[in-house]
Amino acid sequence: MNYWLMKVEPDTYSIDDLARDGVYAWDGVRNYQARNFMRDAMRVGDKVLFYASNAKPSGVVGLAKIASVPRADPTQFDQSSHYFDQKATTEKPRWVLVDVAFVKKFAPPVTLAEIKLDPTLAGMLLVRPGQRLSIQSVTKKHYEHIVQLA
DNA sequence: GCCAACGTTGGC
DNA sequence: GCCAACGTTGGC
Repeated sequence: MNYWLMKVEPDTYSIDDLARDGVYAWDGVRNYQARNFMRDAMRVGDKVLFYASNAKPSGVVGLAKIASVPRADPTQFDQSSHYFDQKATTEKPRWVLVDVAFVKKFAPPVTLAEIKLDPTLAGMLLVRPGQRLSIQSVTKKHYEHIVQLA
């Protein structure tokens, strides 16, 4: 069992959208480290902290879980997509996605400000200055502590 | 809207 | 393979 934090801006996709849809194909990841997590390390059933970035306030807004094995992200082949990648081919896809399923919405969210103030969470990648990776690995301890704070 | 951090690109 | 330029992220 692995634990993850996955970032998305609320304008792009929100926890309410996920609550409505049930499952979401997490497309648009265009960072190799984040892609490698999805491609190589994620397993169905892994637990996910759903993080809203550029939000008011930013923070963990709920829980989700990994609901599929990785597959090619179709937006890389779609010329009309913002995520189109000229160098990707269907024979050799460059980017993958996984399905993410809704588990729970936090009300209220666990804000970034709270996370920064909590000594138990001091080691989280999220609170490292300049850390922008959109998919991060999270320890079981940190995951469970955030669930407790919610 | 600002700006620091950092990943990617491309010339050499 | 170096590294400067450029683009993006994301908190504030």
